[in-house]
Amino acid sequence: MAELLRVQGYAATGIQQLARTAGAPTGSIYHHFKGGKREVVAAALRQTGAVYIQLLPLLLDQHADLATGIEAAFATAADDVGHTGWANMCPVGTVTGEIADVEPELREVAAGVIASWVDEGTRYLASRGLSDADARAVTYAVLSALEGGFLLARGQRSAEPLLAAGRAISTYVATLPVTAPASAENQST
Amino acid sequence: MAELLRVQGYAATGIQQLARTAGAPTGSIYHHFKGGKREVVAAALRQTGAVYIQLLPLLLDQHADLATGIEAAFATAADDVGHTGWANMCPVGTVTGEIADVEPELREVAAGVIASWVDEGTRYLASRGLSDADARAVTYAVLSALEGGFLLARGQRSAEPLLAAGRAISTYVATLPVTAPASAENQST
DNA sequence: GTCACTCTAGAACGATCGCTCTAGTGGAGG
DNA sequence: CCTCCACTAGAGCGATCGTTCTAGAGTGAC
Repeated sequence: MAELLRVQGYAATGIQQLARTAGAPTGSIYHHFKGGKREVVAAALRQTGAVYIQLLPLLLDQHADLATGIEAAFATAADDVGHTGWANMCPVGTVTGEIADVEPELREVAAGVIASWVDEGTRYLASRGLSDADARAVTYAVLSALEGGFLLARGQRSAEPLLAAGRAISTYVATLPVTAPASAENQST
Repeated sequence: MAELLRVQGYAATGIQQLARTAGAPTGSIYHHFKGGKREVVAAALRQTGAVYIQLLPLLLDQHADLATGIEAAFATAADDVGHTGWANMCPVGTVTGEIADVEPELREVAAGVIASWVDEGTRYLASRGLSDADARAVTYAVLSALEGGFLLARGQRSAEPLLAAGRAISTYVATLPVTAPASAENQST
């Protein structure tokens, strides 16, 4: 479901196509999602949002140094994009770009998903020793660079944008002050 | 022409709508663009690409320090996005996200536009004293952060993503070595 | 004037869109 | 057994899509 959105975007993905790949007739879709296409897409975005945020600690916990962890995460993303034939990685990004000025309800759903990423990212980075303000700024910077990097990487069929973006954000993070590392839990000053 | 693409994207923008806003009948469009919608969009992308790259020196020449110039440029972009009611800023980004996996010919056009941005940006930054490799990496990082920042800013209706991204890239650039000021009046030390 | 040609103008075409509607199926409760 | 109801199944609706087609206006050469 999110797969098609990821690759084709909102407008190019039809309800009938969704139904076909789901093995269900169109009628059933409208039975379960009274709101039609918009509601189906909203559900897909929310689900994707919930799944993707779980990757954050998985990718970063394994690196003691935050900056190197971030650069490694971007490198992993670059690898993934390349190995899937430059397919898109994030339906939230694709769909948001397409509908932000044109589908107010979906835009709000996308905004909610992004906001949840920002909250989660800020909390995680604060637990890694960044100030709250820095943690929030870094989260936004990472998300911007990641979404933009995905976009350019797909357009150019090259990992270079993602690698460059990762190096930039990583270098930035390395300049930020880190308070006493709090092993596995939130810092408790 | 590019206006509609910017706001609505590729799939949601119809030939008849393009014709209407251009004041021409559909027949005329097919007379001038035998390739149909694809060719019209390709022309719009190429034109936009040529126009946007001219902004680069306009925005950065006025700052003696490259890092502060980049942060200021992101802040300007954030201002613009806010003042236009969170309208999209870059049709190339919107369209690329939508068609990269689905319209090979247009993807190549978009890739060409982006490549020209990268070339121009690399040349400019090298003239400001960065090594060629750094200049290219910074250009990719700036473009990634900018496109991603636009995306998030539109989705969230907030300038925060762009400002955070700008600060990140700026801080990154400030860590890079700058050789003797190259030519003309571009210098900071 | 006539001819050739470019370009305008928009009706019309088939396909496909999101969505609605009716008919039918399957299983739980009485 | 029958009834009820959630759900399946897909035909059909009007609208709109990208595209093609025909008809005619404008212009320069002869």
